[in-house]
Amino acid sequence: MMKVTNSLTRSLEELKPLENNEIRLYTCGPTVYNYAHIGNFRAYVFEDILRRTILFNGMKIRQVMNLTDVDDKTIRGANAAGIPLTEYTKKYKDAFFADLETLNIQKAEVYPAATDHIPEMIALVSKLVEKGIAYKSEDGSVYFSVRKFPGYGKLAHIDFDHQKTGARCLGDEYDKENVGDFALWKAWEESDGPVGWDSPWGRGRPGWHIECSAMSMKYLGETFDLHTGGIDNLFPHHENEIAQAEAATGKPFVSTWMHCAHLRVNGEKMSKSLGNFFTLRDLTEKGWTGREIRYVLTNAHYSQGLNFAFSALEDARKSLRRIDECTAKATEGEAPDWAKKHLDDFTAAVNDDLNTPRAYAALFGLVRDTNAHGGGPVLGVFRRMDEVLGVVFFGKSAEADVPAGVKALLDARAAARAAKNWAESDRLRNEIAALGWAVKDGKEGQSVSPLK
RNA sequence: GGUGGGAUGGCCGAGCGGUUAGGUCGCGGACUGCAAAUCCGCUUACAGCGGUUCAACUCCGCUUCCCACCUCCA
Repeated sequence: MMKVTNSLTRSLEELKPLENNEIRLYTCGPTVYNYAHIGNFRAYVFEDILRRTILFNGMKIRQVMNLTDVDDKTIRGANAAGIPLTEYTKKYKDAFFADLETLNIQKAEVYPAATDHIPEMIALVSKLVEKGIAYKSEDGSVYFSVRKFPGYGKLAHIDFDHQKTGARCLGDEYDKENVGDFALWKAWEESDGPVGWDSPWGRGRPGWHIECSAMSMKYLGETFDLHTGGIDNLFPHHENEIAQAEAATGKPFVSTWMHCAHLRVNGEKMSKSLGNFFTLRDLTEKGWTGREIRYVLTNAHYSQGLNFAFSALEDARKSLRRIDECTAKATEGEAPDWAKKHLDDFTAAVNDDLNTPRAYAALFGLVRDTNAHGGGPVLGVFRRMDEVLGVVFFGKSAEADVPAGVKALLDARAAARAAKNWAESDRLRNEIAALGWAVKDGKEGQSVSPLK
């Protein structure tokens, strides 16, 4: 039985499909105005672990991840570059998908882009206007009136009667009836340039939140199982999604919400001014692999802040090498009881609110026992664990063919060793290392593997 | 001011009212021609002050410090 913490109720609950043994999951995706950074990927990796754990438990899944390809930042970027919005965002959409592969993140079933769903959004806004929950302002924007939706604040658990007007709340939004009201549709303005769509309220573009309500309901239904994102999305984004959807349909929008915490880098918030801001590409260019990065991102509980440091990447590299050494001597076959025990621990861990650190502890328990047994038919157990972790077999250095030159040196070294000519043996080991191969002497002679 | 999450051994990071987290690093040992890998052992930590309890890192209170959100940053 899989349990997760529901942000809506703030309690641990069983996650089970509303219907058809299928979890319908909506995950807030990237705004494609730049390369995504590792903080973004902490969220996407968390969602990947969630997805995989659902599948691990024998449930089916239908996952939708949106691509926000129209907003202030994308418009600004496109207009600054003097190219159409679609051309500008295409580059970052492509980069995003490449990055998902780098991190071994499974594909969602649908990746709807906001700009492909303007009619659906207009329809939803129209419905809210008809119901009298939304209103048009003088400049042609449409706002959602939070006062007209009694449940407003139920996700964030905010009591709006006792809030200070937020410091970040700009004072220049005269058109709103209430400071809490948010835009469903934004009237065209000069800085939008060529970006805009016609609507019943004039030319403009959708507000940020409306795309998620419109697209999630289109692909998953008016009520669905699960919706996730980073903790910063909880308010206002997700709160507003609920308001838009439930005000329009009169039905519950989502039964379970999950949010992951932020990551810090070297103990500090990631920011460009601190020089600790990294995209995934920044790290791979430094020689870190997606596999190592995935390991670090999954090695803390999703609900807790994660400190991302280069020392953690180094630890990950060594830990993964140890796993590799172990899986190399694991074999196929019926798993022994001592291995099954670790799988049970593993299963209990991931089903307990995706406790990946404990899952890793179970994995390393299997590693230790396998080593102690000098191997064993545990490949199937590793594979089963890796259905969730996606880190054991992913991106392992391929079983590359040993080049003839290296083979010749190995033969020579075997001869030297037979003659107990240790100096020559060591010399040849260094020579082979220079070619990029590591030699180890075991009971059954030499073995080689590519150096990292 | 409101709400939520934290403070665990050199570093990262779980956890629970009494039982080994785990990884990495360090030290010692076994094995090895040496090395690597592997195995065994050790370094026995829970911000501070009170309280509850037979027993608290784990519950309660207070204090200090940190982080996040409070209207468009995962």
